[in-house]
This record gives sequence, C-alpha cells and structure tokens, in this order.
Amino acid sequence: MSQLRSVPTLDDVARAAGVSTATVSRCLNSPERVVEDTRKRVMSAVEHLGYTPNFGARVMAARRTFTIGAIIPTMENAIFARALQAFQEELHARGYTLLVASSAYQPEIEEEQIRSLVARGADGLLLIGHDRDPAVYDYLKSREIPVLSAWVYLPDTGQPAVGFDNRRSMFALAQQVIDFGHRRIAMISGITKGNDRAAGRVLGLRDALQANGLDPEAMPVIETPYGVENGADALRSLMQADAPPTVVMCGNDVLAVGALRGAQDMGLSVPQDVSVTGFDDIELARIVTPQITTVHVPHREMGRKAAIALVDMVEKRSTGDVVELKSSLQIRGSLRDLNG
Amino acid sequence: MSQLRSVPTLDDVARAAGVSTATVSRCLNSPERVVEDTRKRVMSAVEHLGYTPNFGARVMAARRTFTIGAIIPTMENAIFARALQAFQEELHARGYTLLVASSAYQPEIEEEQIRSLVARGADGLLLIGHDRDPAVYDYLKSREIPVLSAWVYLPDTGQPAVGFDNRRSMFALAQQVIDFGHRRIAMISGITKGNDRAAGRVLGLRDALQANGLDPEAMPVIETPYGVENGADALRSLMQADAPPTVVMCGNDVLAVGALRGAQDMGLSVPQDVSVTGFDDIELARIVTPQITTVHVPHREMGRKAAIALVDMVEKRSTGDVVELKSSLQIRGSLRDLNG
DNA sequence: GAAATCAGTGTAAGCGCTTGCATTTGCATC
DNA sequence: GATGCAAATGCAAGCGCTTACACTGATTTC
Repeated sequence: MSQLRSVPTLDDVARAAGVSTATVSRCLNSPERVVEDTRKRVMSAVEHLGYTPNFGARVMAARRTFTIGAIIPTMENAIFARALQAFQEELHARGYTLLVASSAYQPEIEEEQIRSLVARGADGLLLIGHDRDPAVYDYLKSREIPVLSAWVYLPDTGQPAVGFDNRRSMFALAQQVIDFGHRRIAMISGITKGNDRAAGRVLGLRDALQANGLDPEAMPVIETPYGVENGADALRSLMQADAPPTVVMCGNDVLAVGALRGAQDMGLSVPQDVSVTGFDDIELARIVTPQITTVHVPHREMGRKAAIALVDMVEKRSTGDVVELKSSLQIRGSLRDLNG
Repeated sequence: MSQLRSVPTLDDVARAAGVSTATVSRCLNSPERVVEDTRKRVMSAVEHLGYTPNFGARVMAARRTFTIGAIIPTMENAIFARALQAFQEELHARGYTLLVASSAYQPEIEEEQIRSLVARGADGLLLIGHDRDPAVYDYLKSREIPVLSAWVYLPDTGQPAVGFDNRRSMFALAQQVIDFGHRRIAMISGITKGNDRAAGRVLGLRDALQANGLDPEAMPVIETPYGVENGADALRSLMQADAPPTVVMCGNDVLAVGALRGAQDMGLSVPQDVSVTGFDDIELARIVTPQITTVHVPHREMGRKAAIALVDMVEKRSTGDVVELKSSLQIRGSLRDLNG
C-alpha cells in the first residue's frame, strides 16, 4: 500500500512536528493548553501535510458529531427553504454541519428520518411542530438527543420551541377581516392531520367567528394539500355555493395564490367579487396582483434563533426554552374593506 | 456509570444472541452470508435491545460514511430547493444521507464548504457548475472523492456532470424572440463571475444575435444579483434609453418577474410596450400576469439523476459520465410576436 | 533549600465497528 | 464411518482520534 498517497493522520503530524499525538490533538481542539512554540511547530506541520482530522475517528473518540439534523416537510416551500438557509448559516458559524431530510408531511416518513438522523449521530434535531407520536420523544430522550420544534408556540406542551402562535395569528387576521365587514367567511386549509400549524390556523379563525357572534360550525372549510392548483380548485368549489363567501381565508400563501388564480379564471375579480387572504408572507404574496393580505412570519429569524437555541441545548448551556416570535398582519389589496 | 441506561453496542447484541460480534455485523451488512436461523436470532436481539449501529465506529471501520454532500448557491431559490429535494429523496432511497451547505454564490465560501464537507467524510460531492479553481478539483482527486456537477452540460471539460446546455438553451429562446421580429434586445443577467450558467446564457444570446446579423456588442446588458427588486431596477434603467428595447431577456425567472413588475410600475404594459423573458420555468413564471415566456429546466429530474449518477460513482460502478438533459421553450404571454 | 504546585507534554487505553483469516460445522461422497 | 469441501462462524487486529492519568521540570511558597 503506497503510504505516500494516503491521507495523513494525526500520527504523521505528530512525527513531523516531533511531538506526541496527544499534543497535536490538543493543538487542534484546545490550543490554549499548548505553549505557543510547540503550537506553531505543530500547526506548520498540519499545514504542510495538508492534514484534516478523520471525521469518523473524531466522532468515535469524542462521542459527538458536531452535526445537527433537521427534518422539514419539504424544501420546495419557500418558507422552509428560507428558514433552513438561515438555520444552516448560523449552524455553520458555530462549527456545526446540517443534515437535512424531508418528510413530505407524512408522520411515518418523519419517524423513519428521525431514526436515520439519530443513527447518523446527529447531536440535536430540529423538527417542525409538536404533533407527533409521544414515543418519538421518549426515544429521543432515551438517546439524550435534544430536540427543538420550530413553527409553533404552545408553551403548555413544555417542549422546547422557537416559533409563533399560529392560532392567535390567524385570530388576529380574522378579526381584521370581520372588522372590514365580512360575514360570509370560508376557509381553504392545508391538511390538519398531523399538522398542528394548519390545525391552529383553523382554530384561530373559528375563535374569531365565535368571539364575534358568528357560528364557527357554519363556516365552510376545505382541506387540501398545499399547492397552487389545489387552492384554485378549492376556491372554485367554494364559490359555487348558493351564498358564496365574500372572503376566502387560506391556510398559507400558496393556497391563497391558487385561490386568486382560481377566482380570476372564473372571471371573478379580487377583491371586488371576493377577497382572499393568505399566511406566511412569502415573496409570492407581493408579486401577484392584487397583492395578498397575509400574516407575516419571520422565517429567517426563526431559523437563526432555532440554530442558536439548539446549539445551546446540545452544548448544555440550556435545557431548551420556549421562544415566541411575533407575527404581524400585512393588509394588502386582496382584502376588501366592505365598510369603505 | 450506569450501564443500564447506555445505548446498546454490537457486543451487547452478540452476547444476547449468543454469537460473535462478527456475525452480528454480517447480519446487518450482508445478511446473505449468515444462515437463516442465526440471522433470526440476531435480528430479534437487535430488535429487543433497540440496537442502532454507532455511526462513528461504523464510519471508521468501514472507511465510508454513506453521506453525500451538496453545495448549492442558496436554498432560497426554488430551482435549487426543488432539485435538492429530488436529490435527497433519491439518495435516501439508496441509503445515503444528504449534507447540505450553501455558498451564497461566493467562491471562497464554496471552497470552505467543500473542505468542511470533505472533513465530515462525505463520500461524494454535488456542486453546481464547473467554474472554480482547478486546485479544488486536485484536492478532491487527491482525496479520491467523486464530484459531480449539476446545471451544466459542457462535455469538453471532461468533468462528470448532469445538466443542460445553458448557452444553447438561451440561443434557442433568443432565436424565437428574433423570429418574432424583435431587434432591439436587452438583457438582465445574473452576476457572471464564477457562474458559468449565467455566463453561458449571456453567450447564448450573443450567439443568436450574431447568427442573425445583429451586433452582439451593441446589446445592453445589466448584470445584477438575482432578486425581484434587482430585476425591477434593471428594467427601469434599460427602458430609460433613447431607443428602449422591445424585449428584455432575463437570466432567470426571478429577474424576469422583477422586470415585469418594474415595467408595470412604470406604467408600461407587458407585452404591448415591452416583452420580457425568463429562464428556469419556476412556478412563479406561470403565476404572474402575463405568464412569463421562459426556458423550462427539468429540475427534479436533474436532482434525481444526479443522485443516481453520484451514488454510482461513489460505489465505483461508474467513473462519471456527462449526462445531458433537455430544456424546452415555454412561450407565454410576456413575449409579443411583432409579426402577428 | 525542601516541599508543594503547576504548566506542558507524553503514554496508552479505549471508542464500537468491520473484515481478513482461522476455525468449526454440516453434509455429500466414497 | 472416514474424507474432503464449502459454508458458517469466531477471533482479533486494526480504523484514527480523544483524554485520563502519569511524568517532568520550572516556579512558587514557607
């Protein structure tokens, strides 16, 4: 075996610098414990040989991987992509690498991915929402792997999280809609099963109806997977009712854009004939005409703060707090003020 | 230390099943080499103890990580998110995990990320485009790490790739634009430095002008980072010329959407006053009004095929081919036929 | 000036797994 | 029943690193 070609090891560096492997290791991991003179010698040997520590060996010996896993429903939705981007940047700044997997909104796939990332030695895990089999949390606890949920603020669960209150956010938007004089309200929601964000938004809307003396049970709700086409289809079906809604509130912006197009395809004009609202405030919401009234969610901030919080948990500086981020209403052209 | 709580090891399983660790390892990695009876016994012990192989140890002993790294400019552009999603799905199906990093279109950051993923033991690497310091390729070669480029088809480089011909694709679109009678053509390009896709698209457009007896040098080109706002700004500045263009061809759909909005903000109507074209065919292109004429790129297919090709390289079934995917023109409302 | 202390470094024991090679077992063959 | 062979299994040597502990010599303390 040609030793010449092979990747240099700690041993090679130690020999080249005339010190023990322990000293080289210390130079790399806690340089302050090595005197300047030796350190320089070692570092130049490292440089010269082009040494890079072997990951597997380091993991095995140190019992950690400096790797964080994230499981999101899909990278194809801009909200997750954006948050993940910020998450990764912040992780990188802290010396961690990101392992990504997606669940396609399916609990079984998510569980499989969780096990897979744990098997890969992820030091911590970022998940979306709280709503999953408790056994998953037990498993993670037994392995002592910190988990942080994003996208939700439900302090009662006690689970560490960085997110916002989906229910209250939607309540606020709905209150605005009602204040604008709307009474015949319909909703196009994402699938709520296994998705506490989607479910929370429906609840928030119902809360608002209730609070304003309207009947939550009477509200038409269509549940459909997120997607522009699905939003368009749902809108068409809602508008065919005898007393069609004056406003269709959507579970996210993608559905809202679909609803907008659906309305336009039917020859309806938004917001004159029907108002549309969304949720998330993705770029798209401001690109379409009219611009979509929505709830702004600070996705990048959420990603960044999640990274900070999770690394703190992994490095045992915290046991995991529940951090609330604020969402805000973005009132735009797609919502008509019936009083105005 | 309470042995009770700690995670079970191969040894525990071996003891529980009354076999050697070698047998357990074989059961897990090449079950056909173990007789059915023993295998069952071992598997039930694995099940019972809830055993999961230790990643670090496995990596060190097997000298591979079953991990593939991908470095993309940003997850925030739908094209990369989509391709990455497909890439990850296909990787997962083959037993690999995805390590992601983003370079923000900056070569230095990309190089740093490459080293970081290599240090983490990535078995193979997916990069975007070919245009980077040759030293990077030498480094990767010296470590014997297979690299595959996506998004480009430049067979002359000899580098393994799965992609399409940016230059030829843009040429085809430009030819169509010229056939529609446009002569005053301007371009809004992404930054071409270090980005051979963006550069190829500019070249393709110039080729088409040349081929049609127009002066490529006379064409106004604005280079700007990808972003809706930047597209809008660039369009405004292009339209202020004495003889403004009849068509503005953009380096991607995001710029095109920006250009569209920029035009509309100026009170210009698209395509009556000015035509706009894009590149990529992201969902957005069909959502805006008018819909954007663009080049369709099969992003998901690219991600999928890249995963297959890269795994083949890692597992030494191939040394890396150059695979060409076909792009196709999508002629839509944003491009006016001046003959019509 | 001896004892105590301490910073800097070396020694060597693992970490949990894979795998080449040696050994055992099972079975067909004579 | 002895023999030979292949299949199944066990043995044990690493893989490259971290880190507890031991050691050395210099510095401080009384």
